[in-house]
Amino acid sequence: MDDAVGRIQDQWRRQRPDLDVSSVGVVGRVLRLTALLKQVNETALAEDGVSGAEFEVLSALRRAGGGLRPSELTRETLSSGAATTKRLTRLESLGLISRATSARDRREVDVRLTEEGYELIDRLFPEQVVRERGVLDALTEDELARLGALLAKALAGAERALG
Amino acid sequence: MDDAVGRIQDQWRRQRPDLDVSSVGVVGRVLRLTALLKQVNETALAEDGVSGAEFEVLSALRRAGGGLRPSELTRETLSSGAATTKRLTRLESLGLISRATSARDRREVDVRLTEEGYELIDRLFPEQVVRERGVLDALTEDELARLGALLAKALAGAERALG
DNA sequence: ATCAGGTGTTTTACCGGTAAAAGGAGTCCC
DNA sequence: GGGACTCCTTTTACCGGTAAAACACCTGAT
Repeated sequence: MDDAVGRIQDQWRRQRPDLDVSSVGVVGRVLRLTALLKQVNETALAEDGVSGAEFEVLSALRRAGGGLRPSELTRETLSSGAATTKRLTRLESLGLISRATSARDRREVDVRLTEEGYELIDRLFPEQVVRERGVLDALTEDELARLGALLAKALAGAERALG
Repeated sequence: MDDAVGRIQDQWRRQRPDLDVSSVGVVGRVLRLTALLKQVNETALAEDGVSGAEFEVLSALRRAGGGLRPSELTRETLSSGAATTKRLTRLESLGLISRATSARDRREVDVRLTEEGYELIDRLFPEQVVRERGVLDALTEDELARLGALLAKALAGAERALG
């Protein structure tokens, strides 16, 4: 239970005993865990030639169960419209998605998984879930549930206050 | 307590009822919270003309209580050596740090906060702690402590398994 | 019908990150 | 003391991201 962030927190307590650095323990670990998870996933996905960001696009399309527009994908992936365009261009050239301008409003683009894209994400997503559970292997099912609940409460509050 | 990640999890349950997607609740929220925290901090730091990454370098130097070498800063900030060089060059040009080649081993560089850098980070760090506590305002002190403990356990396990 | 204003997507210009190569300095061993 | 090896930092070449401009299209008022 002694990790890199705990050591950082101790250093701060020594240097600035006047401050309450309790939030550092939470924030630092959230950031560190994110870095770890991203790295593990990127590495695994590289074998199939897709990046984490591209995986996210495929995931969003798969769980939506139908076509989405670029603007919806942009919102879903918390990134810029320009990034979405680049990802779609690459995924299209890989044959994993199709882009078609909408008939009723020709500004809009309908993005869909191709048969190949559908098969890929349906294989990759279950692998990802297992992999992520593996990273969190130190926690029991019960602890995982409590962690999820605390994070949900924190995130809901943060999104309400900022988003 | 109903957030964006909860909706994503529900979509997956509908599309792939065969999978256990409980880890998505934890991982998704960790990732989302990281994005939120980074955005809030970057925005606030921009007023003083430093990026989040530059702040991290200054923080590492301040809590170390003395000089560090670029390789130590690279390890401390979980980034590449090239990134460290760029950040140091910028921070040096801003007059916030100094670089001096070590006397006993001239491959090594001794990076230190200048008086100005010391004063800046000593002002910014307390602001950051307060800001981060604000993002997590939905949690009580007790919940924050339990969240920190669960994250510590998860992270210690993950670091042992991978790092 | 036209045009002002708004919306959805892509393009442009740039910025900060990385991997790998290069450069400069120490160590070891014959 | 010269050469192979290793270590630390910086440079190089490139890649994926963003903000803002450009582009294409729709809508509603006139």
